[in-house]
Amino acid sequence: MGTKVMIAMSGGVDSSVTAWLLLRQGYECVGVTMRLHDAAPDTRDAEAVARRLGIAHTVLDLRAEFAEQVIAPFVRSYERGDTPNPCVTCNRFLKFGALLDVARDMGADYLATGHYARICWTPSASRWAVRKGLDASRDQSYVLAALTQNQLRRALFPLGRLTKHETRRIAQEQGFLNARKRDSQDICFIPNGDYAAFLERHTGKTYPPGDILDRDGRVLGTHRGAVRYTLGQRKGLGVSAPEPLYVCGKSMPDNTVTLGPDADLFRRELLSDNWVWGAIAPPETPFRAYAKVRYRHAEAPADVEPLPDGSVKIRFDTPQRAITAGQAVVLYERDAVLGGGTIVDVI
RNA sequence: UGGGGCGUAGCCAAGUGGUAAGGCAAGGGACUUUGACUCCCUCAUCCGCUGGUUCGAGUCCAGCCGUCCCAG
Repeated sequence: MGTKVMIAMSGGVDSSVTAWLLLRQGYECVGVTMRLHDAAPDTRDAEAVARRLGIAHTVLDLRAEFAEQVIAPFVRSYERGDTPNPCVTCNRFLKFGALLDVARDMGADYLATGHYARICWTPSASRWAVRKGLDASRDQSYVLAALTQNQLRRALFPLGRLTKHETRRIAQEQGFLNARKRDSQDICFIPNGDYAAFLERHTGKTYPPGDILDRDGRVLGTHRGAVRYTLGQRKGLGVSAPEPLYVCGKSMPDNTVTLGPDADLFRRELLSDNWVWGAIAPPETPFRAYAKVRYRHAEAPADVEPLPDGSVKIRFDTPQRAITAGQAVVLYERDAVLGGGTIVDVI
């Protein structure tokens, strides 16, 4: 019996090609499609691809785990006034949490996903590390930064060496029916992108209107519930001014949203906690690194200061736009993820 | 009801006789496995109303309406 791999198959091109690559490398493969929310899951494409590859495929109902591990923290984060990144949470607690557990129970040695990232052993630290995908424009190491050593030990990201173009080409060559399928986007459990409506539906609450203020506290208008606004947001404010205005702050206790010009959004320093360390062991002394404060943010050089309580203060060389509490902050040294945490405060 | 200013799209605003700039907002699209940002496209057959002058008026004239300021 060869090495056994469970592949998380969404039905998209990426996970399909992932399965094909692993099969070709001689792994014993089994495909799994997760049911994460109540919307009827579309398992057809994944099943079709699995059938074509001649591998087993099952559908796993992880709705309860997803609700508890991903949706609940997501909702809490928004109600607190933060802006969460559910994908990071999902990778850490669901895919490489509940799903990895199932994989182990089924006797799989590894769990593979279609992320554009790599995993490398770092001899100098004797640690596993997520590295950026070779296709820089597709790199997804950011959303995998919070995986622990034990999780990384069992993770496989075969797409890390491919470009999206190559992935699609393989899918086409293999005649996968999803070769031209559109990339997914938006939060998976909120397909229409209206997360505020989701929050209201989910909690049964309505988030009351309140004042939109300028920097001096003057009332500029009325907002439609503070959860609808996030730092740096421009659209949907309904306030006209000589220049574009952006959300520069909000207060959940006061139920207010504060607007200002773009220049007001730049900050140099942040405080973060909830760290998981990758290529390096938990640090105790300050060091330099590149930090990324959101998916699609160009990482920027910064001073990193670990604090005694495990939190980390990060000071960028130059101010960064709209650093937002709730988002993940990921530290890099070249291609390697040093660690990832959650932004709790911006100074 | 004495004097002066102003009235152009949802908001701000250019335009002083030749056939309605621009910004903001809004709507749509692109980008994107988070929220955002960004980018692209669209958005006044019409310039408070009614007449008049002119080949031609948002632009000139008259009256009316509205609004703001000063003076009462």
